[in-house]
Amino acid sequence: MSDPTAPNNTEDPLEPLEEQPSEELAKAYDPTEIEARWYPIWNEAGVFGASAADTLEGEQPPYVVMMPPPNVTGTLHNGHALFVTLQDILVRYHRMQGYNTLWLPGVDHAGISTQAVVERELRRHEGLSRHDLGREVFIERVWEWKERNGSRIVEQLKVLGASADWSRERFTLDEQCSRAVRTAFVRLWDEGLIYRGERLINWDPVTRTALSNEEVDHEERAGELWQFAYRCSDDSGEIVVATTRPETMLGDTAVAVNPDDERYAGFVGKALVHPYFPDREFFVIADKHVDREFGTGAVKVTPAHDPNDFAIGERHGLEVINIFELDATLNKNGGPFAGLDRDEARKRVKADLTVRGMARGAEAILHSVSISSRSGETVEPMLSRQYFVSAGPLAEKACAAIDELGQTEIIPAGWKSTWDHFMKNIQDWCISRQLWWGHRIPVFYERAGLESAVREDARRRGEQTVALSALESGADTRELLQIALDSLDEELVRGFSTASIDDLCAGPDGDRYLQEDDVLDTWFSAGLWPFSTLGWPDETDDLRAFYPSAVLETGFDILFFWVARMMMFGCHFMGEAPFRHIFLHAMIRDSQGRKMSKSLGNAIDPLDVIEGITLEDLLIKTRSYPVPESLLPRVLEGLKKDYPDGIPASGADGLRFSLAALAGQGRDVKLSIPRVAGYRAFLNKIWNATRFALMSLGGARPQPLSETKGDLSLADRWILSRLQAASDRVAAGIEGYRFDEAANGIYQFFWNEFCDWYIELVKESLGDSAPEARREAARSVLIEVLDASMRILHPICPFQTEEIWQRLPGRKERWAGADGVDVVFCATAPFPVADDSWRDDDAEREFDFIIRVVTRLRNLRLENNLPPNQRIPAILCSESHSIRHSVTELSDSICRLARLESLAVHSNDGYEIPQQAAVGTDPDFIVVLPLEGLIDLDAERTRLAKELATAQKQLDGFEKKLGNPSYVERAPANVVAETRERAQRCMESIAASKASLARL
RNA sequence: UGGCACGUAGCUCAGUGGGAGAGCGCCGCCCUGACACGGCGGAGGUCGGCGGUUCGAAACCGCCCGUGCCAACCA
Repeated sequence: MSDPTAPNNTEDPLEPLEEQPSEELAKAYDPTEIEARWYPIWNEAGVFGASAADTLEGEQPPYVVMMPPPNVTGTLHNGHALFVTLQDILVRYHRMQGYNTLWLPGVDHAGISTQAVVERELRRHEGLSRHDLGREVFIERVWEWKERNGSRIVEQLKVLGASADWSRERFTLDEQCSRAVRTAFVRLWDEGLIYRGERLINWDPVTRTALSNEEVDHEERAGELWQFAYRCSDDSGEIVVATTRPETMLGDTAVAVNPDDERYAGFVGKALVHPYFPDREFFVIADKHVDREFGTGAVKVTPAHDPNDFAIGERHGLEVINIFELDATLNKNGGPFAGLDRDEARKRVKADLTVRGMARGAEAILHSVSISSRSGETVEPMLSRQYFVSAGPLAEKACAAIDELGQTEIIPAGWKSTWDHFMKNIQDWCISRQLWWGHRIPVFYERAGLESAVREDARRRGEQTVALSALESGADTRELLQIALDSLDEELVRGFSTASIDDLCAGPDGDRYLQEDDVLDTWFSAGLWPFSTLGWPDETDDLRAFYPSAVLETGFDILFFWVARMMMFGCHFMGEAPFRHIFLHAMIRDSQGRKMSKSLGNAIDPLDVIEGITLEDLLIKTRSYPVPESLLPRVLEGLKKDYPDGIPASGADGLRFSLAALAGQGRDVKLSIPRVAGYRAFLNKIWNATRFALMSLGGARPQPLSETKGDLSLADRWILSRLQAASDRVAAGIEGYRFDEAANGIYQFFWNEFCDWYIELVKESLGDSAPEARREAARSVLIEVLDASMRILHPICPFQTEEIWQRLPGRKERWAGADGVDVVFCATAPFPVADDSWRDDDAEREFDFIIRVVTRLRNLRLENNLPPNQRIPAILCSESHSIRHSVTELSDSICRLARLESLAVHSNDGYEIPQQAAVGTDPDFIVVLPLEGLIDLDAERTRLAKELATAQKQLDGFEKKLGNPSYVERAPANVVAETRERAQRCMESIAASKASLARL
């Protein structure tokens, strides 16, 4: 298909395509080859770049999406694939609409995960811990790791086609983001919205750091409610308590009962004996928190290791005894059990109390256990000094932005109530982490100030404090700092921290100043993402042009981790919510609805879907996952059964289309490979339809539609009208975040309308026997529909559409210069806007008749067991002039589609049905196949009887309605009229069927 | 315990007040001029149950059953 009229543009990167036309396309669809080619071409051509100036000068409205930064340790999983697909659809769609589109990408430093990965490597390869290296060297190592591996996830996003502006890529720990973090911290500190305080926090004994509440998962587990007795010190009796954690009794400082509980009325105020610490003050107290029905109705109180007990302790002024080291082994307060791990301690405490005769039985219980989402270990509540953000005032602003200012809308709206519940009950946010990799908390202590504060503290208390002893014994500065921070009042600490942070961070004077050891929660920097990436705190052009963004698209699982924090920080620091829409997509699950996880062995690697994988490799890969031994055989058998031929390569386009089609709102996305294969078949269909079209053009450059408008056939007008509906449907789907609608819209149009009907019909018009004008018109419609279809599909399947679009003759010239843009890509061509002048209701109605006629005829043929190749004559009778007219116009095509020899058209009384004939009825017409000697009488009788029964059932329904006076009276007139009409036509069908039956 | 979803064909789901739909799977026929990753035709559903509102309910309301998610409690 060498095109002699094409300009000989030697700079065109696509020139090879134009040189090897239909032969090239004649090959089967191969996504791998196509997809490797286009991404660098777009990227280098600057297709993905945004320009602040264009918006600030009023030329182009912005459309901005902040990419949720994947973890630097991450490898591509389906969650990434889903968010990239959905966001890229939004971004590409708006880019094609002419918006100044910015999709800002980046990577998260992922504090705990990254540190853990590097520590593991260090241990494995060098047998060292991070403490062996020291903080500075270790952090250097992490940066080295990041330089080596950190771009992997980014490259994988590109494989998916992510059209992000990589020139603006950010890392949460780069200098720009770090400065934003320091600034934000200091402002919040100065405003009193960050404080340092001693609270009961969630301690992860494995990673040895505090966690925020959101980082703790709750899991139902079978446990044991174990009972034991405390003796009264006056030997007047005992009180039995129930617990799931017997070892914490070592930190008990009271037993609480409900004040209204008569059973224990006599005990309140009595002293108890702690079996291991007989000197401990230990009383029975009354507190209404205690549930009389649960357990024994008496609760052991461990203020240091249980949030409720902590609260009780505060109310009653109880002593708080921490019994754990940071790794959850018992400290010296564990008495005889000191040094034991908490699980071992539990066994030993139970055994020992049993020996002492204090055990009082046990019952099984299902209770929820707090698990660290970081390490999977049981979280230990610990009393600890940490930094907190006062979330209340910030949450109020975030809620006001939604409820009062209407700046942001949550979609789907169902999440609003979850949001409200969380935000109204929000707890202060623990932001300090005992890690090294992250934003070190920008709090500095002046040594001189510290020393005087220690002396002041000691003087005030009138005693030799621990800190003072340390100072006097010449402890080094850092040790002194630690001791001082643990023992000084918060006010004193505040007094000598300093706020000239940037200078200090640039080069702190180690002798004079000491910086806080802890780093900030990863989500602190993530919370600043919508503006730290644009240059905040500086008033940059980017910030002015691109804040706030259009939509924040992410999974609902990080609504509170991330979205809420961005809303709070955005409203607080920028004075305006960071996005207009919050769109929350569902979770990806396997085809049975289970969460995908490597340890279940059901995780599908998106790259395997894109590139394909053999069964053999899939099995090898799954064996490397941490699947429990007991499960593994079943998992492998399942894979062999589900993927006997492995997973076929569907390309990024195939995966993207599948994810879009499956992403119905408010539902989990159940990813099934057969389903993906089905959508991949759609892309193959497109490929082949294009091959047909290009072949039919035979190298000719089609005329624009405007030239052929006068020669359009019914089918031409029909498909052009349907095209408008399709572009509307897809646009509405994308704009309404109904990606399934968008995908189905183009799928149905292209396959069921364009391929199944239009292309089949147009073959007639393209043939040698058709008049030249007819052929010209058909070609221009073919190319127009393909062009528009590729542009409609482009946001979902960018690679294949670009490949095909570039090959359509005359396309680039046609769209170059539109909107003053030099368009050379499908990616930057305008998204088709439905044009009402091409809508044609008459054509749609008439063509619908053609579809019904052909379907009826095909049905008749098959039900009468006619050989497929046997050409036979047919007759159509209808009272409707327009049906007769349309059918006559397209009778050649109908003959082809229904494999007829001829098709005669009559009015109902213009034709007498012969004795032996198959008759198909429709409310608007009947079709007849005269089958003298051919008809399968039994088959035809069965068919007619069935047809009759269906029509009769329908008619019964209509007549029942029409026989109901209140229906006729109350239902809208047009509804009643329509029912009457349909009943009438039903009766005619029935009459025709009966007559046919009688004839046989 | 509370909140929110969901329950429609074998499977996955669309359909929010007037004719029960799609994809895959299944059955039958066909390599019909791009496509067997294809074409054509077909079978298959008391729309979870009960009650209510309405001339009319898969859809709206109430209750029940079932499933899932989130949150709280959990001595």
